[in-house]
Amino acid sequence: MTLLRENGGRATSTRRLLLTCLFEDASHHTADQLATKVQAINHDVSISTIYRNLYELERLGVVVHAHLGHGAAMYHLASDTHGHLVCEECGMTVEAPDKLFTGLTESVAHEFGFSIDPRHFAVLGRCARCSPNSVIHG
Amino acid sequence: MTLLRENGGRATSTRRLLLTCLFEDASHHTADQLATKVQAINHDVSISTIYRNLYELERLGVVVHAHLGHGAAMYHLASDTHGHLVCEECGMTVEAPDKLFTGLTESVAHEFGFSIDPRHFAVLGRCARCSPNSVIHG
DNA sequence: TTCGATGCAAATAGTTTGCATTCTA
DNA sequence: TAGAATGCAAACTATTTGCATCGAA
Repeated sequence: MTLLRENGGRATSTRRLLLTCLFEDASHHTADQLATKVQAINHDVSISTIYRNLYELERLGVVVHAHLGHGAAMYHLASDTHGHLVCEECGMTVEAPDKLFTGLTESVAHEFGFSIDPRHFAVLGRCARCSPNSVIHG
Repeated sequence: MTLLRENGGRATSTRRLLLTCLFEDASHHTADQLATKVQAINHDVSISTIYRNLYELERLGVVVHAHLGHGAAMYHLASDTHGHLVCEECGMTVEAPDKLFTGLTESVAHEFGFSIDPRHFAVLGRCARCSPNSVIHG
């Protein structure tokens, strides 16, 4: 909130509520899920306000969003950034430590001068359960 | 077309046209771009028919689509599959050889039992030109 | 008392679907 | 001529925007 005020923003009740929801459950939420949570307390909050506040909070570095395949973007606290592995079949999501991507990051940087951001878009695939080879694992 | 017929499908003029467009320029196209190309010859073709045909062709293994970040999906011939590196800033796309991902694929398989598909969703980042470090390269 | 924040509705992009009609096999 | 394919419009999901109003500083 201090950060908001410092940047010329205003500490409205909706913002307070949204931040509370984000801190209460630090996992991933869609804008819609957050709206529902906020609306449970103040049911006059519109989804556009949620989007506008999420945008503002992201600009201030408080939250980040990631695209986990098809469907809505997921928002979470910026303090807890990581990549994602998402199963295209069942939707299961694994938080992937950044070091998993260091190899790829380096070779892509070398070969293409490209600096990849493994956090903004998930890496899709099949989880052990849904993979065609999963039979060998039981 | 033979494949279509073999699977109980019918060889309509629109399908012929769509396939021609796909083979003529084997790069990436959005459904909308394909529709425009097809409509240049037969302007009564609707976008839904394009989507339905692309879906069918994908089911038969003739085309595949990939998500290159925000925006519309890109369709291309299945004979030419590869991953993609996409610049989040300027949108530039690099076709990434599959071998680039073998390291990541293997470690993810080991650590999470996850078999990743680097082709369906692009890997996002910044190209050399748009990267904050690009100054050192000129 | 100004100017940022909000609610609401409508616009947007990309894609899918319902339904009556058309055309291939 | 049966049933697949199509055109059109409308629905749909996720997100953004215009605008009048409200409220924090």
